[in-house]
Amino acid sequence: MRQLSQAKQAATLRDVARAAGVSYQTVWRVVKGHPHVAEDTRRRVREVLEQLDYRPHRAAQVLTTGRSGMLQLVVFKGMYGAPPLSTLVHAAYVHGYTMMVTELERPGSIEAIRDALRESSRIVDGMLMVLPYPHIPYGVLGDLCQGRPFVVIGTEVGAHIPSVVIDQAYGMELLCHHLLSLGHRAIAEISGPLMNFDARARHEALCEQLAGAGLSLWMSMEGNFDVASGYRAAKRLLASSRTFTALVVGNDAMALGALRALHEAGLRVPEDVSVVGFDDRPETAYFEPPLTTVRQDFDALAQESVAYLASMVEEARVSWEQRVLDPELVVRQSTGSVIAA
Amino acid sequence: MRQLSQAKQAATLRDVARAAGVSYQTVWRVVKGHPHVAEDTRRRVREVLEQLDYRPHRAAQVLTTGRSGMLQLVVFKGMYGAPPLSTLVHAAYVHGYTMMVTELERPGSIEAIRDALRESSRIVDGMLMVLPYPHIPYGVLGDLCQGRPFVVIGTEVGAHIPSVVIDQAYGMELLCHHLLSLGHRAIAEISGPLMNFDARARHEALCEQLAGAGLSLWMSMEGNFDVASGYRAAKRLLASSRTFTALVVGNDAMALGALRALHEAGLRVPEDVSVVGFDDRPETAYFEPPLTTVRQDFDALAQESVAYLASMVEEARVSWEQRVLDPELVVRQSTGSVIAA
DNA sequence: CGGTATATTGTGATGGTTCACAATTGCAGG
DNA sequence: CCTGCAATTGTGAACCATCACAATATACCG
Repeated sequence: MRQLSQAKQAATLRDVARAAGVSYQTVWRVVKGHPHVAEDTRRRVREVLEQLDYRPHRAAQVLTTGRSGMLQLVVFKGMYGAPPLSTLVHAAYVHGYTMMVTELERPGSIEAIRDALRESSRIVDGMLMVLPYPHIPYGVLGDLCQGRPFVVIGTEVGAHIPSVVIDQAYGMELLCHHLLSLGHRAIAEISGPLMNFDARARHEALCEQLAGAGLSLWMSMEGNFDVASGYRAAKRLLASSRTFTALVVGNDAMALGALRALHEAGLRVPEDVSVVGFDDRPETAYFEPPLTTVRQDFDALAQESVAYLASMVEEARVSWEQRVLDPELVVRQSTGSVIAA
Repeated sequence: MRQLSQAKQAATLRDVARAAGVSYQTVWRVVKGHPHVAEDTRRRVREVLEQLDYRPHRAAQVLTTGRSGMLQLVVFKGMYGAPPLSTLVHAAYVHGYTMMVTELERPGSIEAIRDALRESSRIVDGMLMVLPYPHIPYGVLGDLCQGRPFVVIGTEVGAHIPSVVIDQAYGMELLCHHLLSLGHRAIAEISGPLMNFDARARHEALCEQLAGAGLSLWMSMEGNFDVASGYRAAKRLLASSRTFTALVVGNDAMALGALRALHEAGLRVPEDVSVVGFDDRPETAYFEPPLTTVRQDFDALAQESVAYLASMVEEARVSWEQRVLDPELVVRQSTGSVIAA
């Protein structure tokens, strides 16, 4: 334990001005690179600036300009289905913003969101919210944000709010075509938590697609998107029925758990049962076997949503629309044709 | 595309004061819950406060109080070995802070860090930096931070800066005891990038432990902590030698890739070769087979580092020390005894 | 009823940057 | 030598919460 040098009081525009023998306004012009400053004055001020290591006080800048260059990301702990934080943070960085991340406790009460927004009041230029659960009525969002720009991700297709979503139903359609064309007729499911928009959309699309082919779900279990829940659900599934030939899992993590359970039960993938997931995280290509899945382009989602939010901030055009991205089927080795029974 | 209601100008203390027919000072006292306000005045002000939905302007508060309740997290894109962002963000939340995340491009120049800190100048109470590579001399960190509190994670044991680290050498020691006691003598390695502090510490500890047992590394490959690199490294390893009985992999992700390569080569784990990883992410218990690994307690690391930083901020005691956490061996099914040759 | 103590309310200044505008200087033309 | 114009430099006020202190109003004492 040792003492470090105490924080030296940071220099202000006026400190620099005094040291350089000019007015703060002149210093300001030098800092901002504005014209109408004599060349040698500029040089002198630059020196002092350097010497005193002047850095503008962001809070003061925010106070006067009303712009902070910060976006606030509001997410709930343990909720999946959205891009990784780092992807969102990076997207903000690319657009010239810094991301302030507020991670609230799980349930997601309106109160919690209100507090989070109050806390950041007027120090962020806009809000990006991950709202994958229908806990928050869309109507209150505008009020909560007090007219400041916001974009929601992870919500449902058709939501009447500024949002960017991935069309889960379309992804499931691709998946079902794939499975049906391989001859699968007995299809089981481990869904994500059905309160979750994406999980529900996938589940409903699956039912719909099967119905369209004159089929219905062999059996369905509800997981919570965690690996462990996928494992448990698959165990339960196997305990009651082994006659399905394909297993549709709500995301890749649960699919990993399910694969493990299938292996433990002595079933081979894809010979005995085909397994598919959702997301296409980098690891899924290395599962045993490599997983056929529906790729969510989280990079694009992050880029789109931040770009949208940035445009609302910069053009001060408060208007809404929903941007929909299409997922993509990635066929690997966890799916195969049904061997004639 | 539809128009939303324009942002109504947010109310200030003075707006509320005017509307309630009192001075801004009185309003302030009500907001802060200070005494010396007549009960009915207080009630009236409360009403107006509610009605105008007053929210303090954080920038102004920061300007006057010098405290923002924000911490800045500085990380480099694509660098592993630190807690997930969400864990760090949550730790900050628990300690009453909001995390501003700055994710810089990969190389990590001093300039980039300088800009990042300049950008947030005086609007964050402290900085948490993930510096797993020796690109930044410790000496300049203090200057960069201008005496403001900072804590570094992901750096090396023994670094003379405020930091929290996990003792990788100790983790490797546990692992080696385990492998040696199972009878392994021919041990190969897929290390992380050796520029990375943790990767290097693990690698060196492995060499040292083996040397202590009169052995040396059968062969070593350098990966980059990505799944794909683990796969490639294992492929190369297998191409040149199949006589090792244990494979020590620099992290779990690469271990997944390695497992895949081993399976493709027809080798069984752990019968033909034992595999171990580092990290113990939630998925590793569901690998094929479940992976023996060295658990990094990232939650504890996040908690410790934020707690440390918070204490520096709150007690204004600028002193340094290094806190070292111990990892833990988690034995699963990817390791077994060597069958007599 | 003057005078002190207390409760209540208000004024002024501060923090650091930004912006509109005012003041100064230098120099050419008349 | 003075006016006109541009280039340069400076002043004042604004943003909004905070804090120290000043100014009232009310209560209580002798």
